Amino acid sequence: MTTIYDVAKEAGVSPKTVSRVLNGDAPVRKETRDAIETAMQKLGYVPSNAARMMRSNKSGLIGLITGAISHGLEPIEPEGLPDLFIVQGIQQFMAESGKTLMIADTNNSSDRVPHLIRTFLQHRVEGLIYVADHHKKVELPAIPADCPIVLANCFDEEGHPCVLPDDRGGQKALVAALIRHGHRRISYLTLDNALVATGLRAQGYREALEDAGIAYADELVMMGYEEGKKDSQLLVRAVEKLLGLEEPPSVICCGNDEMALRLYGILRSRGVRVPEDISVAGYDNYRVIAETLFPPLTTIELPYFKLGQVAAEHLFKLISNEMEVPENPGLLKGPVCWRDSVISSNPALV
Amino acid sequence: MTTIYDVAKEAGVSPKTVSRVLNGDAPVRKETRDAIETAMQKLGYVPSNAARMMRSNKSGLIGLITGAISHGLEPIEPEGLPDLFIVQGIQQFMAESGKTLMIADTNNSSDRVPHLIRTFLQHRVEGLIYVADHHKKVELPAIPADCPIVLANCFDEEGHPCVLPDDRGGQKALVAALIRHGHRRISYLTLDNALVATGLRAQGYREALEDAGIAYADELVMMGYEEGKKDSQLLVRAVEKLLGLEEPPSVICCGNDEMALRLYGILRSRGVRVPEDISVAGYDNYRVIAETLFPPLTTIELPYFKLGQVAAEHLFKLISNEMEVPENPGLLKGPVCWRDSVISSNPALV
DNA sequence: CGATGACATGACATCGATGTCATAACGGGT
DNA sequence: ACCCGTTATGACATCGATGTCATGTCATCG
Repeated sequence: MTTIYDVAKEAGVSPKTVSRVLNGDAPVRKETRDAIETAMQKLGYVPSNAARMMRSNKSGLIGLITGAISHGLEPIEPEGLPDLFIVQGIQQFMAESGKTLMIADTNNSSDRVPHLIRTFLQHRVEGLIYVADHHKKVELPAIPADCPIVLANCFDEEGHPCVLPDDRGGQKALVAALIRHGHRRISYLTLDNALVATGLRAQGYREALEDAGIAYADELVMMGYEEGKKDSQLLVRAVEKLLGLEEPPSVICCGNDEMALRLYGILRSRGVRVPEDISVAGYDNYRVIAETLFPPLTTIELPYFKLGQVAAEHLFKLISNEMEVPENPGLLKGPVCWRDSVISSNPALV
Repeated sequence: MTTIYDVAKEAGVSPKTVSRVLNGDAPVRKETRDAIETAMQKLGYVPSNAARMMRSNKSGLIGLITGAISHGLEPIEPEGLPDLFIVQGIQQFMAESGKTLMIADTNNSSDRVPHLIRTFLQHRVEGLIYVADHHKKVELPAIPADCPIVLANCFDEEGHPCVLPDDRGGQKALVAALIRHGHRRISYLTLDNALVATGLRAQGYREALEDAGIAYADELVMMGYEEGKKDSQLLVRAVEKLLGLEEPPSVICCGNDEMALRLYGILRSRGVRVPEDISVAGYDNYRVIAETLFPPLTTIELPYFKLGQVAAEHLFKLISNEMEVPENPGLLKGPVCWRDSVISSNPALV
């Protein structure tokens, strides 16, 4: 590899002057500059980040840890491909900010995380972002205090700054919308109770009912998805119970869009029409499903892209002025996506 | 950041001895080693890759350029999410080989590629991989000869080593399978003619017919997808033409699985049953579609994951011994995925 | 006309790890 | 007792870029 010395010799100047041209941090005579630039061209010189870093102690690197790339292998994820969108958001912000993003994938085993972090630290990244595939609690190895980290779509016990989807507020907004459109008998088929989102969303569901003065009906709320058991009959049984009720619901909220997809199939096989006989709503706005289904699915968006952007922005602030500790960026809510899977008795609103 | 000097002082030895412990390249007395390791623990020492690299001139980095992350934004891509699978393959290989993969995304604008390459070169990557989202020709900025590059899912005029899907062989294998199962009147709705894959696959289609002694029928081959026009009526018109033929086809091959998805809808809306009235085959094995459709779709897999693995392996060879120039890894073919969307008159084969 | 400051450039030390060479202690073979 | 090889360690130079400080050349000002 050619070095700054080769360029200097070629141009007949000192290395330091070449450095000045590279960094533009001191005036250089036009002719000298031209000679140096010509020499750089001729020799195909590319500065070494390693050497540069040694002096300045600034790597310009941001480390990103995710499983987004490896776990896309599963054809349909319970929550879509969320982390990929988060990564996109992060990336967009970083591309604009001039930092170089180093993406490392866990390759489907969280055992690799400590190793990845170690590698990042060796490269002296200026900050780290950890992205989870769904809202959950994580446990990370110790990270030196001088390397800020932001968690996206997850949180930990240490209280590292984190950016999270507002599951409670989201479900509340969705149910509130259903109520505004005239629904009062609203069923809710939840995700697995072990998921963080499940509890929060159930809370949002209750709050929306409460705000509208609708009594909470126990028989309308059931678990529709069980972790690890993809082909379980849980959903089928739940639907049968609901349809068999004396007063069946006018709309069924699903824990996510994939559940709605399966619900469509189950309803169709029983001759129940959507939305004429019963309305259906999802969660996530996983567009491959929500927009492709017939009828298109009413759902609420999980603001993944924004999650990434906000996380990146927050990290950027942490890096820029370590003095002022910005408060936790907090919760992000996505918009309700109103589509034809829900009947409205209040068409003016549509 | 603590340095090797801090550790040396803490342990009461010379920096060089610490270095020896780090690299294990010379014997160190047990007690000395312990003292050093304790000191490293205590100070939270992490070696600096930059400094290490300066001496050794080995970065251990591989640069990966892709658009996989940014263009996942579109809900359904014409070809699925292929590059993501390719990236997975690359990543798996690299994780095993001990190299660190730096992933850079083009952020949907190929203008950024030169900048990304420059950044990689500054980091002194030992090799580059460029991943395209579909089989195509690309144009890359000049790359220094001492930095090997491998193209995955694309090729260029310079003749850089590349790994490509065998479109001709794939389509041929699929059509041959259809023929073995008793089909002789085989329609083929192609992708846009501007795509590299289209020509190759058409060739494979012809070859399979030829091998079976079936005459090529012009009226059975049409373009079913036009670049940029997602909602065009092209496919609808093509289907109408086919169904209106005196002797309609017994099976329709689609340019990809997404086209098959749309074809299902069009056929269903006309009361044509799949596969009882007409069989359908896709291309890609984009599992979200192929496995979710009812009936599940017969298709042929584009071996994306393997494409990535082979590309990574090839690059690895190029890096390891630059002397021996390995021949181009060439074309990769995926398996035919036989599912219920195609009727077979030869059930023994299923 | 000499002092002053802006401009333009170079010599040299430095960042952190490691390769090279030197040194010292020790054990065993002759 | 002497030489030699092995083990264990340190001093010092080096990788490539840049910060610091010094130097030299102008033009300008009092």
